[in-house]
Amino acid sequence: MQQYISQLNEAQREPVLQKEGPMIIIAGAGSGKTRVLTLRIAYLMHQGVDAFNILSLTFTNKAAREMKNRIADIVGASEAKNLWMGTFHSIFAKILRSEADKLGYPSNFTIYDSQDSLRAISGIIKEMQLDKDIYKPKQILGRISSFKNSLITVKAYFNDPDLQEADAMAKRPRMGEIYQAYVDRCFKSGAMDFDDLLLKTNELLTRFPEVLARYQNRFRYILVDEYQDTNHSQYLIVRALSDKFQNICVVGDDAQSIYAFRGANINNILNFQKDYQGVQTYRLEQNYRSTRNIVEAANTVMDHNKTKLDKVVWTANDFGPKIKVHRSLTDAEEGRFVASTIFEQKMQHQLNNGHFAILYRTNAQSRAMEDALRKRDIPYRIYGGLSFYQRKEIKDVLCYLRLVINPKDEEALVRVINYPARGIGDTTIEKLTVAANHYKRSIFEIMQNIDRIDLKLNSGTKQKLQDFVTMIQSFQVINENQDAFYLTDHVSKKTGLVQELKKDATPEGMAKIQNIEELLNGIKDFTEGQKEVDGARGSLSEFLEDVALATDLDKDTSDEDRVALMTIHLAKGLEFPHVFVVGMEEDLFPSAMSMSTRSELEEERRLFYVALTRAEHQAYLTYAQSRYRWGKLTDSEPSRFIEEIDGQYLEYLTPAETNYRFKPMVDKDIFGDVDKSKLRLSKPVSSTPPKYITDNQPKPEAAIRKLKPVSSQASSGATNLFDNQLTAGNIVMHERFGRGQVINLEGAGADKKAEIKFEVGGIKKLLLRFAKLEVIG
DNA sequence: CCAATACAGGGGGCT
DNA sequence: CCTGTATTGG
Repeated sequence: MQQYISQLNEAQREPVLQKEGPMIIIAGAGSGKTRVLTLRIAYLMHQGVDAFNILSLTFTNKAAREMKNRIADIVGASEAKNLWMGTFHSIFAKILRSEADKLGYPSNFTIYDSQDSLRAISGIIKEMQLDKDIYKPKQILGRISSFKNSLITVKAYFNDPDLQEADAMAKRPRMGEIYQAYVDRCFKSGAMDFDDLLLKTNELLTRFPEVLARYQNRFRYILVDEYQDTNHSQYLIVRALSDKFQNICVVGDDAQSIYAFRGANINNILNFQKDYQGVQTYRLEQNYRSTRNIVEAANTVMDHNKTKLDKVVWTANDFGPKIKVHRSLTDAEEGRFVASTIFEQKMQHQLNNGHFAILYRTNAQSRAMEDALRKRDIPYRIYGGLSFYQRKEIKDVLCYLRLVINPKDEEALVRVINYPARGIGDTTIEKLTVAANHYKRSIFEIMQNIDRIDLKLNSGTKQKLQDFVTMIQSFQVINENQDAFYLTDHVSKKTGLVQELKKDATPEGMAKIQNIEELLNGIKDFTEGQKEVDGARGSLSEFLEDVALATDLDKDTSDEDRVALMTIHLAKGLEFPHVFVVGMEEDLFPSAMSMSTRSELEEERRLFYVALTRAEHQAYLTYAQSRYRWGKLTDSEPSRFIEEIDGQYLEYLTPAETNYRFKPMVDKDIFGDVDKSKLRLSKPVSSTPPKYITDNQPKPEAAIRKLKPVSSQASSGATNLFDNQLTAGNIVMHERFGRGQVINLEGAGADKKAEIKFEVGGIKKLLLRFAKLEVIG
């Protein structure tokens, strides 16, 4: 333990050593906050705190998983096992499931994603016969979401004349009714949306003091990462839970608050000192990630914001190359610049694709980048956008599965009841919905009793409805006897989904079938992992919950070497040696929608700060003079953010448009001052010793590991002990299965599996990610 | 009453 | 460009 702590600098060490009481860590970009959080938890456990009593809330599940792995390395896997770590949403979804009956929900409640919510709202607006141009579903949903995040229930809404007045002014006097109808509809469907997971947790903790007391006593030590991006609802949960013991440690950086648009309240971090008695404040200001050029340039950007905490980020790193600014004529050309620069840099400096990231403001910008990268044969991976699970064909399968778990789930039902087409059209669904509302039952229940209700349906339609019910019920039987993989395979065939897709012989159609196969693989992995964790069969409902709350980042597809493409929002917390921030244009970044108020513009600026500080060595800012937006070519001006950077940190490439493509983008010796060891070249081309890497520096591998956490090339101190050390022939000891011998290894990274022959129980395939193995020979 | 095709309108970041 | 709605044909 001591050896880990001694590797910290003083500012990092203090918060690790403070065991009790409220504390806030203001952590600048790249200052090693994850390290501090990790060690703080490990040290708590080292001092005898039971893992059971620690709650750690992170921003992504991936971050939680990585931290847990690191902690396991320090204190041991069996100790770390009981830690509660995860996002607000996933942790409280778990708690809500076990307490659901108190709130009148079934414990198998569905979690609606924003697509489901939007469809529900659209349906309500249609049923109420309102004009969807005035009652725009997206805006309505956004408003309901902000109500929920501020704990304004329907009742509270109708008790607040100001709110109603505001909606009346916006020509939406029936807002409250829609809110009511939406809440009713979700409740009737046994469903919670994302905001409900927090809202209902608050309801649980306020309405049931004994429940609150139970969780207060359980979570004696609470840690919250990315505190600047918590909303009011999350804030109240944290306050309530930490109220008894006051052992609350929050970490954040006001300069990186980028989620105000979805209700994050920057005041939560700005006012923390007022909220608790005797708050200790710590500041991590030394940046270990980026060159001095980048750190100082980013600081000059933030100087333009008025609202901020007093903090100076500095670094002892080398100056490094200047930030390169590039202009092109069109977005396509911008893409070509990026692709050819990556190509040349890879050649000249023997870099991997994984050293590069392309960050943009909006997902739509990825297309031009993709085209260019494809032409250069540069492998890439897009993060975010339409996530895998949101794709139509996948969501269709998932909705059938959701119905199996919770037949009341109305959004799932209306989505798949007539897909593939089985002759149940809008009119029939309309009749069913009316009946469901009348009898205050779910549509599925109406369908089950279709013979007892006169809905003026003709007998053919009735039969079709009954067939559908019978089909779902047969799936439910299978679900009781088989694992999720078998069921999903069965469902995709029996419903005719796969058949329907096979009709489409286009490449897109083929891709859809492949996607379903990928889903099946994912479920297979999951069920095996679950078997490993619980000793139970892989439960479908847990899989669905994982899926509903998964981020695209959470999915470790492979450890292939690829350029990363993602929005800046998604890049928060990540780092890359080379970063391209593309589309640096007015109206795009800053976004046209956020230039009306100062605070919105400041948020955009913080977003730019986040983008810049992702870069370890080289940042590029690129913009196009015109680009295709909404199918039309539109002119644009360079972003004001470029000008806001002090000129001394910039190098304008401004090449002659005609031939820039054929020239090297950058001078050969531009990287002369770069410490090659920090780039983690696979084959070092330079023998320059690492000048500025000292003992308390985070290891440079961290950068790569963040992208590919279980990279097979991880060096000493690898996060996953077994990933690298296990070979065929090893004798291993397993917690439950006992002694066994490794027969074979397959897969890589997160999917790496070992085939092990156990003395008792025979041959099993275990995902190394989950398996608790000890190598004994 | 449902399915297939033509056409118009709208498009931000995410759990 | 993609989705949601109007139209027309079965």
